[in-house]
Formats: sequence, structure tokens, C-alpha cells
Amino acid sequence: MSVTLKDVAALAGVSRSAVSRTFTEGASVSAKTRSKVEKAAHELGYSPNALASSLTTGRTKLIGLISNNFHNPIFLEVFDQFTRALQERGLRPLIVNLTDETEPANSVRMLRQYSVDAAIVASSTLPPSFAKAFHDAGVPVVHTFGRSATSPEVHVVGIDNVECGRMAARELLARGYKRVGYLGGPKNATSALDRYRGFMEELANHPEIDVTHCFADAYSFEAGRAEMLRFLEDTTAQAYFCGDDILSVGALSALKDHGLQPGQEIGIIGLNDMEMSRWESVDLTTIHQPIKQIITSSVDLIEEMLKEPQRYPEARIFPCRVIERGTLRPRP
Amino acid sequence: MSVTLKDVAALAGVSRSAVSRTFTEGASVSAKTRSKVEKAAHELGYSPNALASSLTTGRTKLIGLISNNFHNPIFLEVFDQFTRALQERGLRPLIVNLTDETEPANSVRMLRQYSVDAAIVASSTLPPSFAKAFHDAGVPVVHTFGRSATSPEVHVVGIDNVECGRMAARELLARGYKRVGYLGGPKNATSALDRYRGFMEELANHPEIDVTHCFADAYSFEAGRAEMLRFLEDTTAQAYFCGDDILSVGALSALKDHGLQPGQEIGIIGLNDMEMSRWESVDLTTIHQPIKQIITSSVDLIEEMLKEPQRYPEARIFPCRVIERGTLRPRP
DNA sequence: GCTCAAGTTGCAACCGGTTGCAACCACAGG
DNA sequence: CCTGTGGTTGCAACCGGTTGCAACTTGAGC
Repeated sequence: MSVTLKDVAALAGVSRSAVSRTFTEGASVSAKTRSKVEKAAHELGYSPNALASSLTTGRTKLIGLISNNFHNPIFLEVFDQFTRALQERGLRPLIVNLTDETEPANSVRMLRQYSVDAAIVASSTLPPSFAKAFHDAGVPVVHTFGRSATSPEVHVVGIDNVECGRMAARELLARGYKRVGYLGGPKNATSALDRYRGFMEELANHPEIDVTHCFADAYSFEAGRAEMLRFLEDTTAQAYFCGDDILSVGALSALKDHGLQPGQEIGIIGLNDMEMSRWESVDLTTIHQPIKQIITSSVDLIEEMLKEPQRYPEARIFPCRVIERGTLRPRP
Repeated sequence: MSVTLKDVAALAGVSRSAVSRTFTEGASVSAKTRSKVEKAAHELGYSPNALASSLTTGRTKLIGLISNNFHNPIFLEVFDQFTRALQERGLRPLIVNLTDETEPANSVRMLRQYSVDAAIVASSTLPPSFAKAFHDAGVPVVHTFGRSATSPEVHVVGIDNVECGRMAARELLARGYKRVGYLGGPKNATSALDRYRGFMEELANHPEIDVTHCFADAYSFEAGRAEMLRFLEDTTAQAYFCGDDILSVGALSALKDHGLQPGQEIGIIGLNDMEMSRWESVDLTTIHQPIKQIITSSVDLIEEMLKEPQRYPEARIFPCRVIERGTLRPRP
């Protein structure tokens, strides 16, 4: 059926080892043999079987990419960046969709069956135990968008969510809002909790400010909309920090229902700066999370771990900044 | 490092074959041996190496999932559905992001290196030659969202795009629009061409109707917006069929810029019925494409091809229907 | 022409499994 | 007690590669 080492060796009139060596970096082959082999390989349309070689080398170049977030548009950007960054380095993403899975053991077993070289947990709504399960099973792992404080044993790449909460609070204060609210993601997401903490900490210095908060069921449009509708029934905040752009977009939709003009009557600041936030019809003031840098750095880290498996764990934290658009009133 | 057959065999006091057989469906092992092996395997935390076994069985359960569409939110739904459908059947998606790739040969080679059991080309903007390249290389392939007419040798799952174009035209006619336009996807997408053809064919029966058209650069918000802005400069159509919801959303944004009220002053009908189209702030009248059925069927077909590789190619076409929302004026 | 080091090559064992085959076993039927 | 049968088991070869090792080739230096 498919062309193997043996076929090429036969055609080129050399041993199987010689063929193998011409296809492995830095092996000792003479120019003459190499060219004979390359000619034969080309003639037969041979390409080495990566899986078979993984048996002896222990390297598959397969990277498990684990996520559960398929309802937040930012994740289309995340998948795009991850798949491209991995491909550029000759690595292959093996996707695991954890939407209806809560047990780390299953994913770990599955990815070990396929001998992935490493795993990337790309979600802030998966508990630290997920990344830790891979680490404990001896699989190099990076938790992208994770929280470093509670995962000292694994590599974490992302942002300082507490600081982002503070940043949002400062931004609302600077614009003179007196009654503010936090509309966060699900309570099981470390990002939602940390952003909440930062927001509250900063406002604790300003006891004159009135604060409310809530946590949505998910990082999704519907959840953001539902919570904002609830707020609008009895709360009188003038501005909200929504813990994610997709929640913000849901919230904006709720405001529209109530005939409220974002920016003018009610302020909204999001977090992520997803593509959609730039759309004129959304025009969301938001905190930019440097997705591209985070992902490139995650993949760099993966590569380095492959070279040095016992690498001491680190957290790579990237700064965020406010992007001014139309959903907050201007600074005085 | 990791636990192998041999370790389990040694602990259980049986041969390696016995261990292998307890883990393969339908092999002949006595209840006694099986329980001994299972006990030992559990004790050591053994799980078989899928890649090693693929060497002899020729099955990896790896499925190449190839796409280039990472700027259309519908693809988040597509990836979600695909990854789940594959997982449910014990198959593993190996993603290939073709955003900056135009040469099929590379992807084919790559996926053959990983011995994928089959490939799914999930895009209407990739040329038929992509799917064909896999077919020619002996890799079972399904072109989801493909066009059956120009790909008789590969399996295609999707919708009848020509009929959708007609459907859109009929819908605009039924609502009494006299000047209409088609705002399609990129010209290299079979879907964009076929929808165009159907739209025009239907309108050819109504010479009194004034028709314009254009093709956007991509299936993206920006492209849809840009084309609609261009239309608004000199065209006076009353309603547009946008060949995709994301183009529609871009177009809606352009209308808003010009102070035009969709539904009232200018009609828009999309195609896909993505999640966002249901949002109150979008509220897009659109043609529903049954994504879930298409994907489930694609994966079913993949499974059947694995059983019967020489299966005669077929096209599975699912009917679409108009979803009435707020961007077309009501039927009289 | 001889020596020797460096570079090249093939053999054979191995990676972690699967599987055809023949030997073996227990047991039912005569 | 013998025979035949069907189920179970282990051996050994194989899947498509890699790699340590020893043997070989080559060519420079004297």
C-alpha cells in the first residue's frame, strides 16, 4: 500500500539505515548516498512515517490542545493563533473538546495513548487540577490563560487578572462614575474571581463609591445578556466592568432592550479586545489582552520544555491596556 | 518511563500476546486470564499505546480536519460540532490550518506522515483540488460544505447552494422588492458562485427587477462591510442577499453608518443562521443551514468509509429554510 | 607504500504493539 | 479409556522506523 523505508532502500541499492539517516537531521551520510536515496524517495513519493519513528525516538510532535470554550468568539482567534504557531514549528495540534467533560483523568489517558509530546490547556474556566493532572502524569504542560498563584507546579502564560480588575476600577473612577458594578464570568473560572478581587480591592479605597456585582453562568452572549437584564431591574449602577468582551456584547444587547444608550447613559468596559469589539456597531471600550503574544509565548515555552523537560516552572504575565472606544463616557 | 505490554505481562504472569488480546475487541482470552491482566494493568496504570498498535493494524483513529476559515464565527460552531462528533466515536481530530497555504501537496504529505485514517476538508473556499488530492493519495476524504458537481470523485456533504440562491431571490420577490443585489463571498469559493448563479437564474424570470452584484474578498465582517459601503455610494437596491451571515453583519454595520434602518429602509437576508444572528441586536433574517446535521452526517460518512474504503462517492445535500427575523420587510 | 584517524555503512536489536500458527488444554461423546 | 472438538495460549515474525556497534572505506601525512 504505502511506500516504506525498505522500498526506497531497495531502489537506491543501500541499506535501510542509510535511508533512515538521510531523513534524520545531523546523521552521518555521504553526499553520494544521500543523493541516491533522495532520488529514489522522490521517485516513489516516499515520506517517512512520523508515528513509526516516534516509537524509537519518543517524540511524536503531537501537542494536545485542550479547551472547553466554544461559545466565545475570542476562541476562534485563539485557535487560529495556536494552530498556526504550532504548525510553524512543525508541531501538530491534537484537539480535545472538553465541553461535556469534567474528569481530567480521561483526557490525560487519551492524550497519553497518543503519546503527545506536551499539552496546552487553553482556558481559564478549567480548574488548575486539569493542568496539574498532566503534569503529574509526566506530560509537559502549559496552562494558557491560567492562574499562576494556585498552580505553582505548572507553567502558566497569561495576564494578571487581579491587576486587570484594578485597572477597570481605576478607569471607571477616573471617569467619575459613582455607582459601579462587576459583571463577571462563571464563578468556577479563576479569571472571573481574580478580576472581581482586583476590582473590589481598588474600590475598597473609595468607600463613597457604590458597588454591586454578579457572576454569569458562562463566558457567553446569553449569560451576559441575562445578567445585565437582571441588573437593570433593580440596580442603578452607572457603569459596569464586564469580565469579558462577549459578556459585554450580551450586556449591550440588554441595554438596547431597555432603550439605554451605552456610553451616554450607562458605561461598559470589557476585557479581551476581540475582533468584534472593533466593529462600529459594537465599538466597545475594553481592556486589551495581548492574545497573540500570549499564544506565541506559550508555544515557545512548549518548545523549550521539549528540550528541557525538568525546566523549573514559570509564569509569563503580559501587561494589558485600556482601548478607548465608545462605551464609556470620556474622562473629564 | 511509561508502562508497556511487557511490564503488565510480567506482573500478570502471562505472555505479551495475552495482554494484547485482553485489550483488543473480540480476541480470544479466557475470563481468568483477562481478570489477571486487568488487575495487573490497573495496578500499573497501563494504557495501550495507540500509535504503536497503529503500526500493525493500520488504523490510527486520527482524522485530519482541514480548514482555512478562522474569521467567520460560524466556524467556532463548526469546530465545536466536529470535535465533539469525532470524539464521541473515539476518533481524534488533527487540525490543519490552511490560512496561508495554497498547495494541497503539503497538507497531504503532512497528514500521510501521521497516517490519518481519513480527512475532512471543511470549507467552501478551498478549491475542489484539495479534497481530490487526498482522494488521489488514497486517503478517504469528505468535503464538507463542498460542491458535488465539480467533485464527482469525493464525498461531499452540504447544501444546494444554487437552490439557496434561488430561495433568497424568491424571498425578496415575495416581499415586493424591485431593485435587489447579491453581496457574495470570495469568487474562489464555490458557495459564493453557486449562490450567485441560483440568485440570478431565479431573477432571470423577472426581467422587470433590477439586479446588481459583487463578490467580497473573504467571508468576513470587514469584507462584507467594505462591499456594502461601496454599494451605498452609487447603488439604489432596496434589498440584498448577503451570501453569509458574517457578510450580513458587516453589511448591517455599513447601513448603520449611513443612518439606514435595516428591515425598514433596506432589506438584508443572510445565509447560515449562526448564533449571533439570533442576538436581538442583529436579528438577522437568514437562510438556515443545518450545520449540526451536516457535520454529524460527515462524520457518519467518515466512519462508513473506514469500514468500506472503496465506497462509491455520494453527495449528501440537506435542505435549508428561511428564518424570519427583522431585516426584511414583511410579506404583503 | 604504509599507517591511522575520520567518515561512512550495514547488521542486528529494539521501540510497543498485533497476529498467524501450532501446541496445548479441558471436556463431551462414544 | 480414547477421540475429537473448540477454546486458549505462547512463540515468533512483523509493522516502519532508529541507533549502537563494528567493520569498512577513504584519503592525508609521512
